[in-house]
Amino acid sequence: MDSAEFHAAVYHVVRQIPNQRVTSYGHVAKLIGMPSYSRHVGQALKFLSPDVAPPVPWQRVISSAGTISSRGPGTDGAQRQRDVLEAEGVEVQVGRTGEFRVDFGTWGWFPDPGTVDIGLAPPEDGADDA
DNA sequence: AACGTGACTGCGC
DNA sequence: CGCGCAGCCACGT
Repeated sequence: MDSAEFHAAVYHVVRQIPNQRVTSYGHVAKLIGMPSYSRHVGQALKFLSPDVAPPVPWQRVISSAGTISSRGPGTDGAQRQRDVLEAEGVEVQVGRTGEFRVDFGTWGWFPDPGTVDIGLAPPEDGADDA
């Protein structure tokens, strides 16, 4: 799978995250069959434009620790993400160090790989494409 | 080609 | 739970 397909798969999966549920970059990577590409899931979401259709609920993807990635000091990305999540009814708590946290026990969405449509042919081991 | 970077993870303390 | 460290992979310099 090339970069474009990877991005497409990521968006396809993220669009299936139910309302008021969140998952992690790493889990999205697992769902599309590339468990070591968690960082690239973040990259794919970064490339999103706000006017894509149908919309990609990027706000429902956070870190495996259940925290909203800060994107670096001086940026407001994490703050905006929290606002959108709370707007759809997800409870976001603020930790001592100011980081935003979502309780996976309540809001987490972690379906098994294979039970979610990734919009592409599943990765094949050594086999040539059909 | 080497080096640094990033919307990441898992593990140990 | 918070922090630091090593492993991870594609990309820009």
